Amino acid sequence: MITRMSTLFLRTLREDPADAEVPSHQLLVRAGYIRRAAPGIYSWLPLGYRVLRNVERIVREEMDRIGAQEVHFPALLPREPYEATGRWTEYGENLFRLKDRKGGDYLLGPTHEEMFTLLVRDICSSYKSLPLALYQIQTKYRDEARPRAGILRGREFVMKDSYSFDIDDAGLEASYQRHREAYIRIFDRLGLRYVIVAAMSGAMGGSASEEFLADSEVGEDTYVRSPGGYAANVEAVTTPVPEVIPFDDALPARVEDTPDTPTIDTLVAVANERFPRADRPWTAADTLKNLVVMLRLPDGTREPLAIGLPGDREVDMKRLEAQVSPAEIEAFTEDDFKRNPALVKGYIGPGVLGTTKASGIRYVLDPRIVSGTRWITGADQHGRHVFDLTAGRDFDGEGVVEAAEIRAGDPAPDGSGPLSLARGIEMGHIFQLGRKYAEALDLKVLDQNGKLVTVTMGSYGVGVSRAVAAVAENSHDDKGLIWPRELSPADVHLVIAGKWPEVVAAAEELAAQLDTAGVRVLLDDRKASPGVKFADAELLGVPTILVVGRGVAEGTVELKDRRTGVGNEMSVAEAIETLVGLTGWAWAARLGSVSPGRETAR
RNA sequence: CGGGCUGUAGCGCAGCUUGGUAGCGCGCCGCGUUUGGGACGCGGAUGUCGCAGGUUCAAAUCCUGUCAGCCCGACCA
Repeated sequence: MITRMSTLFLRTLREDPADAEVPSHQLLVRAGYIRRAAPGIYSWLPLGYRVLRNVERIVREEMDRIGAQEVHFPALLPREPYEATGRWTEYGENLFRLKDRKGGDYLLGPTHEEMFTLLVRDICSSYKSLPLALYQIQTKYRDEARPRAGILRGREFVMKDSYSFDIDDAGLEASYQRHREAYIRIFDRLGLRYVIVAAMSGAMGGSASEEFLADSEVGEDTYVRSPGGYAANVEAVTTPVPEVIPFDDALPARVEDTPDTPTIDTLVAVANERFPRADRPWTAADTLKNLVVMLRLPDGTREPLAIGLPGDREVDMKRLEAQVSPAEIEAFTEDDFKRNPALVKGYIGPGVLGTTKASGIRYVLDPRIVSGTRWITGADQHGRHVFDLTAGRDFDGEGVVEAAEIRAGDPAPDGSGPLSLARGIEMGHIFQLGRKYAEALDLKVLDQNGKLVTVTMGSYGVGVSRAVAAVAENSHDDKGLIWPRELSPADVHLVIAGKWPEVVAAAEELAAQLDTAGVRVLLDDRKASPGVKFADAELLGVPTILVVGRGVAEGTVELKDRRTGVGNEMSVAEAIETLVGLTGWAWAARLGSVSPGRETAR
């Protein structure tokens, strides 16, 4: 195929659009791949749409390879199935809802677990139909509170979602592993630098879950890894639980006056001044900080929750929300304090929370607060704190919560060394859902013994439109985009550098030959100065740039690598041979006849 | 939802303090010169100054309200 830039529906921009902050957004708009249509909603222009379809093609090929079957659901869905699983409520504000002319409730699908489950229930009634894996590539809708970074986080986006159906847990595990391997192949082919991390299952429900995060500064997810190979989303990191300490010889708890100590810093200072320890000074880690937040449940009710954690740790709201999902966290307001007079702001302690339960508020503890640990903490009276309050003897929580921030250097939960932190873009997420949806929607099949059993499910997603942005984010320089060969809107960007008829004729001839050889050519046949053409070629990011200029008189052209910027003079014949060689494997992959077979070191 | 910034031509912006003819650069159209790194000359087209109300002889400019966008904090592919 030859694409002529003289007639291509394209406008490149010299300057970054004012509303774009991250490189992928700036470059995709500047290069004329996408245009904003509404907040978080983008139109795909010809070159951009090609890249998007290339991602779709890779995803399709790899899903088909593991035997998943493609279907296509509507984006416009009825309320009832989502009511049955509770997600009509749980999804809250993020759901696009609408009514038909009769007043019936509809929604624009944010994800399709319900619809797949119902379809399989309609069609499958025997274990002989399983295992089964279905997928679709679909436009999804989520009314995000804050769409961001162009296509990286839109309110309308394209996602591949697939679902596995198995008769038992071993089958689910096998389906999950097949998807995991397919995802590795997909993200390898996309050319992404990525990491697979343990994840929280979040609003989807279910148990085992991993995320594929593209390595990126602009990513919204923070993840950790250890030298020993542990990797997890920061939301899913668990804290190693310290040894329980016997408290037979522990000092009795005592209340002391600690005036003007509403914060941890002031408390530590006063404790060292007035009640110094013999062996070492008090630090923030000796204090127990008690924080109260409001949970907003999906049905709109509010419920207070108190969290006890070491004073040297901040609460990580994302981690906390992941723990209490689908509830959301709101601040505990002055009004809330008035309604709970037992809580003395700045001096809240386990006294009213854990021991006497005078407050009536649920109290959960950081995993570090094990039996026998001794703390300085609030005495529930203004200006007073308790010393040597001992966990397990003087107070207990009603559960453990992983809400404390994770810091670089914290130990990995599996003992594989200190954690380091990095950021990533969530590209894929695989879950072992289990039976939550099958139960809610009554998906059962007959097993070999003629007995009805509930099917167990997996749910798997790839952000297809997001992948375009993530690859752009992963692969660009200050001049523009640099596409991996399989995603590029063309195999070669042929720049006609010169207006002389013999140059133009030679370039046209060369483009035709390349086309015949199966090379997709983006031909810059515009009447523009060479500088403009070179700049656009670099902005658009086709990985190989072929320059036809004066040299054709001597039979030479220049073949440039977009990534390295290195150019080589060669004969026309050599250029054709090189290009066919460069793009041949991609064509073979496109036709499904070879596996790229690449192993990415992670 | 809270905090900050911003809405003027396709894109990037000035003008607003101190009210009076709507401007600049890029892009676009025409003619000519130019052609291996964002050329040049001459001539041109393009605006609901976010929206609504108010003050005023007169509002892009002042006042009130409202909407939208971007960024930062709490959600997800």
